[in-house]
Amino acid sequence: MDMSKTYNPSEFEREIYQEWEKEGYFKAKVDADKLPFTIVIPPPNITGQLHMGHALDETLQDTLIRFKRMQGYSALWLPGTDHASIATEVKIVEQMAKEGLTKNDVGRDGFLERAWAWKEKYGGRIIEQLKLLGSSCDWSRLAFTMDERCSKAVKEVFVNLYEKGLIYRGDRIINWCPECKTALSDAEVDYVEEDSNLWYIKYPVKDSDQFVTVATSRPETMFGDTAVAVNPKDKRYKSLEGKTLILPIVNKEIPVVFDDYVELEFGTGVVKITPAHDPNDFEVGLRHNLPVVKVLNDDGTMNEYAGQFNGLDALECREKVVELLKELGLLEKIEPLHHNVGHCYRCKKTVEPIVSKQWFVKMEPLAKPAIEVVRSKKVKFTPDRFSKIYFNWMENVRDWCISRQLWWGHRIPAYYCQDCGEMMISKQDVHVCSKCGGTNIKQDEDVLDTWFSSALWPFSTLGYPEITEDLKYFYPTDVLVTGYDIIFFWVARMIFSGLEHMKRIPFKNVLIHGLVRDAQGRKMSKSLGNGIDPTEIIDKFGADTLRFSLINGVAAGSDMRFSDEKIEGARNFMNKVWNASRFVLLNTEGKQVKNISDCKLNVADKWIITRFNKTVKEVTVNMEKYEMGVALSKLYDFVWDDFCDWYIELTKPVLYGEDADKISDTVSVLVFVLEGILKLLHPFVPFMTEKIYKSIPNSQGPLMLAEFPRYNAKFNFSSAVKDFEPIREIIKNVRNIKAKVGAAPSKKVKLFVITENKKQIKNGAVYVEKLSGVSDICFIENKSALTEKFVSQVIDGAELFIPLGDLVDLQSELTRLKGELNTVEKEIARANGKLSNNGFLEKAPKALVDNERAKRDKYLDMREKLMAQIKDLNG
RNA sequence: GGGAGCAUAGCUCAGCUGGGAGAGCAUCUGCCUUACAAGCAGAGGGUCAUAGGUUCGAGCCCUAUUGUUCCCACCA
Repeated sequence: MDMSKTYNPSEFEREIYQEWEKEGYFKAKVDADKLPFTIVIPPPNITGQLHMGHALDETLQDTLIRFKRMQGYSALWLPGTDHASIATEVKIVEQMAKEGLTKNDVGRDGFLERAWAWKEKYGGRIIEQLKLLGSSCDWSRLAFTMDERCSKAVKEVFVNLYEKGLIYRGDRIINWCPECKTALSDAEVDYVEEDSNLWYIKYPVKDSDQFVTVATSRPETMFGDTAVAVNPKDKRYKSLEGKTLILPIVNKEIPVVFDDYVELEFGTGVVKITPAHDPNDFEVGLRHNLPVVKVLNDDGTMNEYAGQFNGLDALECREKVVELLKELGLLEKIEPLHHNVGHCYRCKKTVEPIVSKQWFVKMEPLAKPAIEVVRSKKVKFTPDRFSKIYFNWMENVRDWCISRQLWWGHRIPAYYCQDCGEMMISKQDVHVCSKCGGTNIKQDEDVLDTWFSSALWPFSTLGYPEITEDLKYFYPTDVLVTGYDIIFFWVARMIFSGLEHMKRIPFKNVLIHGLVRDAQGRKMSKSLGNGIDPTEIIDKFGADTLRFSLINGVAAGSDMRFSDEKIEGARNFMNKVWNASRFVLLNTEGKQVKNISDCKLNVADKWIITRFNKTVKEVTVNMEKYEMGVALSKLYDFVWDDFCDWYIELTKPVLYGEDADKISDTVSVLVFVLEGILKLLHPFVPFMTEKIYKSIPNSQGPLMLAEFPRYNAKFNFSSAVKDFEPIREIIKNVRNIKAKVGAAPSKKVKLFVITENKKQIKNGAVYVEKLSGVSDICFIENKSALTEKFVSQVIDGAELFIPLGDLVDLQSELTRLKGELNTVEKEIARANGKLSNNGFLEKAPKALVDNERAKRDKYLDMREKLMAQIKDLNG
């Protein structure tokens, strides 16, 4: 046996991982004799460092894949990383800024060179961290969203969608980030509540001395106003029909239009219409054929339409405009306004709605089948409630803006002939115009949204558009594990993409987990500085401890708090398993370990084997329902309570005895159960279990490829379990009595028993003696045999008496017995209540009624005995 | 405005298709018993948010209320 005295993971985790990897145990093969089980990893960003969210996500996946691998599936966990277009580009720009360079200084090619270099340098960092966690990914299939294969898939999909009319290019209002200088999809905008103002501005009516007052939160966009709108139902403004207004400062004439979009109650009921800078105004503009006047530059400054304010930052401009309006007497009033303002999800800067030419995916035809597969449970969310969130989004989804004004990413495969203006969409690079034959061709400058390529991840990584053996065998994947925060970004888009391009769902199940929060329940964030670094935990406590603390007892889909106590609890459990294993292995040395079917099993053996067997069943059922938290906590209970605190203690009388046959049998059972425990635990805590398994006699490694235990009907010794219960009852009661009267647990006492189950109890006498400090059990017919003062206890089927001489205080003994009687009376009353209820007798299942009767009888019997004892004490 | 979650022991949370309320931590009392003090044995502690309803039976199902967290949409 090669095990140190305490659990010390740093001694073996690295070595074990290297061994697994070197031997190729992670590699999944296309194997017609096996069923496939596939998970594709949510690809972490190449900019990323492992955080607790990853740790949870990867642990869940690794647990599942290890479980399935042990069950005999050809289990593939396909790893990879995401180029993370905008996130990475921001990093590169930052890096260049330190050298005093900008994107324009180095040019597109120079920039991409740097980006690839960056990817080479840092892209592998998170992969190494995944390995520290124990992730059993098939690294030979490591993918990257911008590798050749995925890029090919992206082009294929783009062209296909374009040809079907599902991708189009057009002028629309998009969310523009002036910091990143790119368009963003709706999902990439975070709304934050902010305090601002509502400015009431007077617009003069042409050829009159009247004014119309509009309320706006963005006075600076007035340079782009091309109309003012009122609701046609609004009686106040009937007179405005056919009127023209003068746009202040600019002194431009703009019309009044009537549109339902305007709400009567808000502001003044008059809205200035700026089609270029507001999504709703844009729609109004379309309906009324209004010109679109863009007043903002890409960097968020005002352009020439702002006249004297040209070049000012929008916010500066706002102040100046308001000032000027005040001077002109056109500012009626200012009201405070609390409203939501969109921010870029990457850089957090305020986004501007801006009209611009962008590429879009038409969502409606794609959304329909994607909704259908979830509704019909072909794709199942766990927990189910997340399907509602999915529907809610899918049913209201708007067209997806997929072009980004960035350089790092998949360049849009659209080519423009500079001679004749022809646009060509092609999988291959285009050098000659298909229309005029000109060779002055320019490719679209923009790249695709990162999520466009991640949407194809479940099949692009398996070879699509080639119909490879991998693709045929491993697709559709089995389960996708991810946090609820990217259901829209990613899960939804994979579902419609899989359906559209593969004609099949991308995965059968979606397992959703929550966020890992800090001990106070706050989100872990850089700005708060409350993030916990998983690699530090691994360093200090081991990957298994981290894994355990992330999974044990956590319900799917809900957020969890991560605390020092959790880590400690996990570490303690590791140590417990470690030491229990040491106990077993130390006692096994030099002993013969047999197959348990060749052993003579005693009640305790049969009890633990039955408990083990039941645990196997429960754990398997829970795992198959993706209830890893429940599965692990059941294992925890079994290992700590049943195996360590009970069974190991029960084996000591035998092991420290002299009967070699019995010792051999007991050792065999110990090894059998321990081995089973290691297998059951392995998916959760792979390192420690693999390490211990090496020392198990006759074990044939590796544990990670061993067969997961199966429920075995032969191991259900129900009558032995029934016989053993009274023994456990007696042990617990004797311990309890000793504690109550203040006798030391080590104090040996005599135990007198009146019972009709003499045989069962005799069978377990040795356990009672060792586990509860009894020197001797005497079976008696009645109490007259007792000469000393004693403490008594009534349990199901027996009366216990412990002579404790001077430790016995008759008064407190009386109170104690009365307390017991009280409890029993309550039980009887409860049972009687049920049994006197005709509804219960008629409608409840018969087994339940019988059970209730049996319980009542038991308690009636106990009551009788208790009353007799109390009477004796009084007399 | 729309939607979802949560409310169970002092704290953090489990609780499967409805059938006698659980764990860990903390607290209290004993124990260094030859695997483990990162441990062992024992104990206390709950009107399962509130009010109704369905049911023979509700922590669990239904309705309403209160508190709380989150998501989506966005009103100039």
